[in-house]
Amino acid sequence: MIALADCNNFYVSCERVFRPSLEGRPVIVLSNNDGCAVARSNEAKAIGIPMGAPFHQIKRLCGGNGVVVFSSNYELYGDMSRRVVSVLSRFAPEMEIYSIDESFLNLGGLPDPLGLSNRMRETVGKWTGIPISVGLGKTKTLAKLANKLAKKEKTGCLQIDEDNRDVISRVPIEDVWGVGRRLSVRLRRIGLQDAWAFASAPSSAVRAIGGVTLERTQRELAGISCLEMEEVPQPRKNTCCSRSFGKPVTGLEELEEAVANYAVRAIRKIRSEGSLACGLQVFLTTNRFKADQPQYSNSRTLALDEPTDDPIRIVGNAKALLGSIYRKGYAYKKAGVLLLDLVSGRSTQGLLFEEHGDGRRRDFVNALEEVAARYGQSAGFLAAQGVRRSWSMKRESRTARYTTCWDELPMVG
DNA sequence: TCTGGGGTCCTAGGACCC
DNA sequence: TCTGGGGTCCTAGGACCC
Repeated sequence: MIALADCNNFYVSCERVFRPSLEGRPVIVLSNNDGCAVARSNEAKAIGIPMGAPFHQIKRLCGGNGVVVFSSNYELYGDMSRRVVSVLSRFAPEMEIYSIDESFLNLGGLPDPLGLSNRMRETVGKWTGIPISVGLGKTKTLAKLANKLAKKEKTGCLQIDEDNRDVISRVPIEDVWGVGRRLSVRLRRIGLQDAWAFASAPSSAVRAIGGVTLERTQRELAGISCLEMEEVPQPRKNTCCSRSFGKPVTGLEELEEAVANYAVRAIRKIRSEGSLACGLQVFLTTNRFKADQPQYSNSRTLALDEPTDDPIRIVGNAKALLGSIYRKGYAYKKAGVLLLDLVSGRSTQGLLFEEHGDGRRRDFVNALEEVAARYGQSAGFLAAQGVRRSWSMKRESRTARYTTCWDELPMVG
């Protein structure tokens, strides 16, 4: 038996832990740059705020209904997520952390999975303050489905068996995990309106529409496991750091600063995982929502001659790539850096004819990273990252980093 | 004025090889 | 008039997820 434990309205719930007075009130959390609503309390959903709604479109709706609005506080959410995971992990021998607010647990062989799930829910709530819902099923896809229903019908925990026609047929096709907007339209067109109809359709028809991936989803719904638990996360193959700017950026110098900062962040990610990058890509784009303004977007990729995690090399190359795609006269909205074809740092292939990565350079970079980690970003950084950073994103109503920053601990009394 | 960020997998088609 | 068969590798684009 597989359980999916999913935090309810996760980001909103994190904020409420430290502001209990927000219980029962409409609350939303915005994406980076205070762009879109990415988490909504049940009260906010009831008012009719759609998932992903651009904030400027719902500002009046929010104001009129006393909706409390937060910028996102990923440090807080990341830490709360770790807490939830550590509680969940006590309940099952095998567990897969699927996303920041969801984990699969293998309850196979354990007695009374439903009772266990209820205890799990209670404990997480008591120890972390975060409400969760648990879905149970023979496969991951069934557990997902059960979780969806548990949320919708506010039952907390719910188990679905693959032959339970009454329950499964209540789920509309687009609510099936793996069926998105496009596929659900095409499935509905051939008469498959709900999860049960989909599960019992001829597999050839399903395959013709969505290939092997969709056929796997169909089998999973029928109780045949096709998606294994992944206890140890597979090493990442690529990583990306990109941000929209707080204001349109036109000059090359400002773009270089931003790209240097993104490159440094991306490098930190791979260094923390012990990986090296074999390639890198830089992209930039104007604001695609402004149809009346001239549009331009471009990207360029570079294969590195030797896998590296050296920020100085990456930043230098990133600036060169940016320079080659930059065009004057556009108002840029977003840029980003991708590190490609990541390999483990333990087994790297060197160069045939020359030697890179000299020891002094390595020591210098390590010292710099150490300073930044211990004394903060402003204590040590590359000149290329700039000091003014006028392009920085907007985050006007972020709450304190209650659990990860000494200066911002909540005060009692 | 204002529209997020970070991933994965699969497939089709082109370039190239013998 | 007539133009093979069998591969590999890479990339772009489409689909999905949170």
